[in-house]
Amino acid sequence: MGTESAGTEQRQPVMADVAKLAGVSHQTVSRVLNGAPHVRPDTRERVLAAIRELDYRPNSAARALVTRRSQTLGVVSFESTLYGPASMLDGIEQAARSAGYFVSVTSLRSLDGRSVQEAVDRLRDRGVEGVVVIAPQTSAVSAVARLSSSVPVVAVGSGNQTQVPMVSVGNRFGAGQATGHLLDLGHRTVHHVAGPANWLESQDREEGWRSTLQAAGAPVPEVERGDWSARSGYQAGLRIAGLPDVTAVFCANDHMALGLLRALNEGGRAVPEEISVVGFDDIPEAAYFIPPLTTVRQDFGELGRRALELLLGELEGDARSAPSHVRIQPELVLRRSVGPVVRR
Amino acid sequence: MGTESAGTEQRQPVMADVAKLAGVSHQTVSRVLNGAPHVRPDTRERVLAAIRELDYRPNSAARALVTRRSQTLGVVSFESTLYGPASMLDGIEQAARSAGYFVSVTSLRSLDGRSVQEAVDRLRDRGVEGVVVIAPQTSAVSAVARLSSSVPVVAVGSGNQTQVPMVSVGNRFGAGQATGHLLDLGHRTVHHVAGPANWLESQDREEGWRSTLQAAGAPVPEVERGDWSARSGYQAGLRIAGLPDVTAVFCANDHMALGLLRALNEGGRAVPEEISVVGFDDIPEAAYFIPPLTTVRQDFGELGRRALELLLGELEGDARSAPSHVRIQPELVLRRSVGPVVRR
DNA sequence: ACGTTGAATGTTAACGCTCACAATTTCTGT
DNA sequence: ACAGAAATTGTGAGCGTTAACATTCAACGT
Repeated sequence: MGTESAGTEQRQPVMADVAKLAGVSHQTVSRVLNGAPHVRPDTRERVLAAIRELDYRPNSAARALVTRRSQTLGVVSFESTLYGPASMLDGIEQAARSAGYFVSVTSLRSLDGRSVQEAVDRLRDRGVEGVVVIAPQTSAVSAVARLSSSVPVVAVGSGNQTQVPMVSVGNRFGAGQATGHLLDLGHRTVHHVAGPANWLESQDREEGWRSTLQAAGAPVPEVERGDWSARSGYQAGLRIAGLPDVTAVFCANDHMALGLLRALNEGGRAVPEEISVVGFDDIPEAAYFIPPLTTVRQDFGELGRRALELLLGELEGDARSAPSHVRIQPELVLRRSVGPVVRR
Repeated sequence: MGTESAGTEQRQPVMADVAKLAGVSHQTVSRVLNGAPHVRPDTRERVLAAIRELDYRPNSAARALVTRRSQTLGVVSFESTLYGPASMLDGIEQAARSAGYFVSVTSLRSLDGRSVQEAVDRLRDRGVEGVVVIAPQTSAVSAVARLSSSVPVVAVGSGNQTQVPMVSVGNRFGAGQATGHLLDLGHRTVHHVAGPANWLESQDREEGWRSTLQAAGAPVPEVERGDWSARSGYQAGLRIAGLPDVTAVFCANDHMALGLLRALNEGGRAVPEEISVVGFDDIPEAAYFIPPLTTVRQDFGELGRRALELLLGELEGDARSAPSHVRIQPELVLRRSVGPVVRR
């Protein structure tokens, strides 16, 4: 036996095999596969039958090599176990799939410039056609902004960055809504449990809160700072429970609000009778806190979908036709954790 | 100008360009890139310098085409916005990255056999070298079992399936721990809020609960059935709050426990004084429920990592050497939502 | 000094697909 | 019935990389 082994080798069928079986040229098979015009119905049928019979699968690497398109998009995520990022990722994936793309994920431990650059590079080397960066921190956004990349990149997060296309949430607006609602109910002022200082979401929500207070001529209390976790909300809550004149608290996210509620409960401060509490995000559990949490809803899935839409726009090349900054406004959801001021 | 345009075209550099600049053959460049032996240090240096100068990036499609290895793994996920799946995905991604693989995700809406098969096929067509299926439902597991696939597949979830390599959690064991702990505290029996009937997790936890009761000679109450959501736990809680002789409830997950706690609170049933509550999962928020929730902890990240490890084992070919079913035992975490029986 | 070895490098041929173009067939209208 | 157009099919040449083999070159022992 020579090097060219005989017969029944069990290798994956390739286009040529299909062509031979169908009695056509490989090019015709390619045409059928890609829905090219000018293929007679019966030849198409013959080719399809051959494909079925051999269970032929086109080799995506070969196709990618020649077309220079990988049909793959990259996502750089962060803290992807949190509800927000996970939902965005989900939204992105759904949208990508229905647009015919695959999604390669890289989830980061840290969002410093180098990590982001590295992640994007990795993805690019991999041949992705575009990248979505879930970039909630200041450092990440600036990293994305000065990213040297030959592939289109869009960011999703907060901020007013204009150097890179992005979709963002009206955090300032949402925080303003929350704060305003509390003021409207007669609260003299509103305390705030902020998120980490280097997150844009934190900054924007804090700013929305602050400016609303200032516009209303209300005093601006010292912020308590947490790290998004229920634990940190609890600790902030312990401190706040000790302040007798607090009647309203706006938490930068629902998890911290949960911790806060626990601390207030332990401290014997009734919600909402003594203290009103508002969160941010409207995670699915928020309606089942004790008491049910008034919060600012943002649709993470939608956020992801829009980000992908933006990216696809960039890819289609009509980069300048679509607006490169999409903003989604959140919405205040009223529940029982908020009430009017009751004079003691 | 002819078709062969002159000069300063801005196209990506390829291996040949590097070779020319370094004054070697493209094969030598390849050797340097792949760390092959027999390259003189100074030529290696020259090549690396050329690579840097041109900012050359190897084309992964070309490499994949010839090596038949895509350096990519697939993950089929489900309900990936939940804490559990999201954490597993995260664990998988981390592990994959450090093993030099990329991860392509597909997240499913439904887990029927066809969807799973379709997702795996999509991934396979894409050229992934292996697939992890996060398959918590009965239907998914059997789908995976009868999956016709030329790529290695491992599942992560519950169940005792032996036809496909998998890593699973000792749900029965965990549920038994929880139930046993309540019985030890003097509760006559333990009620159960189960998850959806078609999830393996549900079935196993229910079975662990039931068999522990039976072993202790305790009566087995009717189960309440939820859908994992806090909402469904709340509704179960409304019903349970109406039953005067309930003193202990084991919920199949923490979210339902949250809803239950809310319902009991509204119904004026004190936890743990009147009713003890135990959850499952130990999501990060569980410690901040009112009261803090006793629950069964499972390490989702570890689960994902182990699944990937298993998959890598399959890939290395020592398929039969490693055990093909890894089981991870969860652990009961004691908090204030549980107490001894207090006779009224 | 010289063949022999092994290290270092080069050459050629795939990998499986799409693109550009050539060749062939099948319709048109008159 | 026949030129010309249109539809349909085939041919050859890459895409950028690695694998297999061929070649060159320095070093060694005798």
